[in-house]
Amino acid sequence: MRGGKIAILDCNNFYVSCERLFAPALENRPVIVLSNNDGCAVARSNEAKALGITMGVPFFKIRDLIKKHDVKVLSSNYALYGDMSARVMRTLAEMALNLEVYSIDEAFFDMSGFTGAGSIEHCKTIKATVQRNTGIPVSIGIGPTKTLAKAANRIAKKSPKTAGVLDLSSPRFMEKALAILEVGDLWGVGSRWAGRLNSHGIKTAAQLRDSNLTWVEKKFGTVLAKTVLELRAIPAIGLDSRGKAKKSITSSRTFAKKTSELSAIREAVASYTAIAGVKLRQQKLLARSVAVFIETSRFAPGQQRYKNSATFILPEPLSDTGSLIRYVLQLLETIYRDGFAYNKAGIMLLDLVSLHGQQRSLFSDHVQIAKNSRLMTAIDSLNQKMGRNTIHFGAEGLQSQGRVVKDRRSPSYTTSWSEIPQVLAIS
DNA sequence: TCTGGGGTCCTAGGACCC
DNA sequence: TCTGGGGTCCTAGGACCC
Repeated sequence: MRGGKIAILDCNNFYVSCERLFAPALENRPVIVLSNNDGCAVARSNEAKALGITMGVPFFKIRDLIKKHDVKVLSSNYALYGDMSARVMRTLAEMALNLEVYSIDEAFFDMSGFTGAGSIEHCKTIKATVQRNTGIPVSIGIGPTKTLAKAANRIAKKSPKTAGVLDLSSPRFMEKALAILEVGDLWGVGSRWAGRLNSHGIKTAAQLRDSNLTWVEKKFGTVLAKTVLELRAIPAIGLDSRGKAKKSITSSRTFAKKTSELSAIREAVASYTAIAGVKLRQQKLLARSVAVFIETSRFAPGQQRYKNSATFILPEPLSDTGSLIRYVLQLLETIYRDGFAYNKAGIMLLDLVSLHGQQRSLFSDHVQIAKNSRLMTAIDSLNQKMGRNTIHFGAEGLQSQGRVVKDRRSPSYTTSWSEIPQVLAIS
């Protein structure tokens, strides 16, 4: 399908923009948002990027820089970001065809009905409407393929001339853009491949596009070969992946404090299982296998490293947290070794299948399954109404909320009744 | 006892994305 | 001292089967 036209909308510095909505004092100054346990910088305002703060840099390495430039530092508030994301996507859905939400802050959509100046105009309207309705600034890139739309978006974000919207459909613009774009800035080319491509003299997007397809496929595999095709305006990554079901659900955390206690790890993985179980049921899925993994720190030179995982194929597809926890805890016993300072654990729900059209095993206990299902529905709805973790399984322990430290978290303005800003009226 | 080739499934690891 | 979390896809190698 040549001659397509695809756009991608991407929220600018999304987490920082969300925080700024409720704290205008954060405007026009460097701001960063940290990962769980305040470990790394996962979002930066333009001012913070200008200071050289890179994506994913550990917080302790930029302490001095932060002090010197008075950078505002926030813990992540995923409830806020998830809620704002939903608002952006709802607004976009009213104006865009074949919307494909790609991540918390990005979505592709179909622009094949628009030509020339019409596409720019339509996307400028979208940009203004999203900004007005949600307060979130966005950029939009347009191109014949997803990869080229992403490239357009990349340039739109950086170049003030574009005013946040760039259409690379015309060959003249395209040639100019690909000649200046570095391969490492392309969607699908990470730092490893960028380095290898550079060593072969391929530095720009245009050079990658014009390289030998067979050679690329042999040296780098089918994934990068698709990128080459997309750069040649030949769609190789479909738009129509809407509503595709998840294949796995993971829940894992780095601990605030290292531990070698089996009991602490049991509580941790039990609570991760509960978190993943909620997602599983929300998506009307069942898991056919479960996995658990534990590991010691990657960054502890000299210390004995241990990491291991185990997978178990369930006797039948499951979604109730109680049963999942039982299997996970049994699995944990098989990989736990005494005497290691563990800093991370996690569980995965795998081989997910749709709840509908599932055949029950001849031997399964239908009465028990129906009971579990009613119980989980009741727990899920209570937790949704009264706040997460109102009711939880005994195996999760009492501190499942306390293991992750977020000292700098903003209030959950949009999702938690108890944290709504209070206004005191004095007459 | 010797032996080939092909298929499938699983796992681990590596690359990428946000 | 302090280094996130949640995904996808591909590939290579081993086990196993016929």
